[in-house]
Amino acid sequence: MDLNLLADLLYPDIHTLPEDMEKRYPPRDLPADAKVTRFAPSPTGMVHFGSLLPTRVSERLAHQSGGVYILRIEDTDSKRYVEGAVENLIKTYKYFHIDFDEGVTESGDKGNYGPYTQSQRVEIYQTYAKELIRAGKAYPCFCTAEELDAMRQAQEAEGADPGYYGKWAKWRDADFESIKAELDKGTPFVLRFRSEGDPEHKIKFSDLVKGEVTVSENYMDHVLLKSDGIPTYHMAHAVDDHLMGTTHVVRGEEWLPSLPFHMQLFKALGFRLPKYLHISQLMKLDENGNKKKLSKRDNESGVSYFREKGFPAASVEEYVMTLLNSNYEEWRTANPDLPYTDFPFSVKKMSPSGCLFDMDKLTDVSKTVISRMTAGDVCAETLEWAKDYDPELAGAISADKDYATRIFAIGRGGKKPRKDIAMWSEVKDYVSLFYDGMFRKTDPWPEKFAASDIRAALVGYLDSFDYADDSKAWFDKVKAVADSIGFASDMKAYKADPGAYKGSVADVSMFLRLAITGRQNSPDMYEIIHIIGEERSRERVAAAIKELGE
RNA sequence: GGCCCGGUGGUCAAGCGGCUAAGACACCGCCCUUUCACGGCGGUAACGGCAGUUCGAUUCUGCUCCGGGUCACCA
Repeated sequence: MDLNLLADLLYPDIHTLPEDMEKRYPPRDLPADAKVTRFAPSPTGMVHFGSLLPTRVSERLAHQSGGVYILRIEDTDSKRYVEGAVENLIKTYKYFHIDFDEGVTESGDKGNYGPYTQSQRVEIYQTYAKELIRAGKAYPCFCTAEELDAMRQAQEAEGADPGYYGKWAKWRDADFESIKAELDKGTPFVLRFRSEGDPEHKIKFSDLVKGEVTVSENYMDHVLLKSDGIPTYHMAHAVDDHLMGTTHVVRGEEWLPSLPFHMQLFKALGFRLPKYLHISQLMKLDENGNKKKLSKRDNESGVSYFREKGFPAASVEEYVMTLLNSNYEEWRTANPDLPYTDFPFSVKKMSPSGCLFDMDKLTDVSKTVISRMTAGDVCAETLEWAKDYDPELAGAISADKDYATRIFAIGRGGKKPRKDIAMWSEVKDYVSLFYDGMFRKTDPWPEKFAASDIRAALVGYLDSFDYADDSKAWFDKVKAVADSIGFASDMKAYKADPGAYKGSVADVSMFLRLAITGRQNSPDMYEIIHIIGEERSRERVAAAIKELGE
């Protein structure tokens, strides 16, 4: 058969040759150890939390080595395309500080190896596909979906492996006339790879994460170009990563089974195989039984969930790093103030096994991250979040940012900062007591004390209260109040003989706290009083007295 | 079902032939303390199973079990 003739017949509009492409996309001028990596999502809408792992890995690999990090859009499946997904994707990764050097951006392509959207690269793929035909390594297949279904059923019936291969590969050895006949009829066709692989033939492959992997040679004649002329993932992967100069392919381990095919394809095309990192997937406990399960399209798996909850990007980043390299936490403890980019990220430290997403851990990491932020930053980030998710809070903060900053400054700084906040959605509850509009008494008066005693304590407090007192003088007065109503002012004495008193200064403090903050637990009361101001603190105590008096 | 990957406490994990088997989160207790939070101290809790190699296996090999992935004109 004249393969040149066949190639022209199949793809008559392609006049370019692989050489043209090689010339258009020359090798990159980079230092020998610089890594070129890429993230290649398909625009299907949701951005999965799990995608932050390979994303960070490839980003670190590139930027730690002085290489290039590319964003490529794999939109070869028009059925799955979701409007606005690309924009959303770019925005989301930007939020999480994933910075691409090259590829698709909000304002068009950046870089010399574009276009970076696969649907715009059809001519390139077909150029190589045509060459494959000329070399006898690819052939058209006119099977319909029904035929393929029937084939699979027949295979199942006789216990054969499902797939297009061997005797089942109906068009693999078709002669020119029959191909021409179908073409003349206008029958749609896909282009298939002509595999010479032998499943009995095992090959060892070294994956940077999984280590030594033993695979069987691929013997399936997989589809290279779909009937609309668009490539499958496999073809696009080979061509794009070759032309873009990708040195390291970071992807989920679900791709491991297709690796033999990719190796074959790269070889057939004369491309050098990149290094691979097949990283394990993030898992999740499933709702009913607590079995392990791949996180799919449930609430927590979408990155947007974390934005809604108000986890700072830095927290998520920090958590992702701890998952990626287990020695990261140790490093962080030793270097609390360095940016994570200073951490010597190592592929060798990556675990080959999958892990479960742990919300408790994220929460803890986030509390620590936030506790180390300045009050000003906390204020700014909370406001940023609240603008989208909590207008009331946003209004309160933006009305007086200095006031809000003073609230966030409580217990901040120093060696043992408070860790009250894990996510911005928790802020409102934390700060509500500082705003009259949001303030409300949430905890009841304790039943074990007589209302008259509580009232007496508050009255005594108000009588002696002097806003100008320093914190020691202030608390001394609280103690004096305790003494005056038969409560112990000395905790040691109280503990030694609780029966001798009605209560202790701790209880008196609690009455005050209830009156001023509306709850039993709060940060330092003296600080709170000096943030909400003399008048307001007096009002609240007075209101409590009134309430108790009735 | 075939093929592939994985398997140390509840979770994430150190370990790389000899250890009382780290650490972090979570949980529990104690201390600090006017509450909470922070911090400090301590505690519960693990090598899936069976063979083999070896003087010795969590570490190496085989089998098995369990978990996951994959078998598309989806990526």
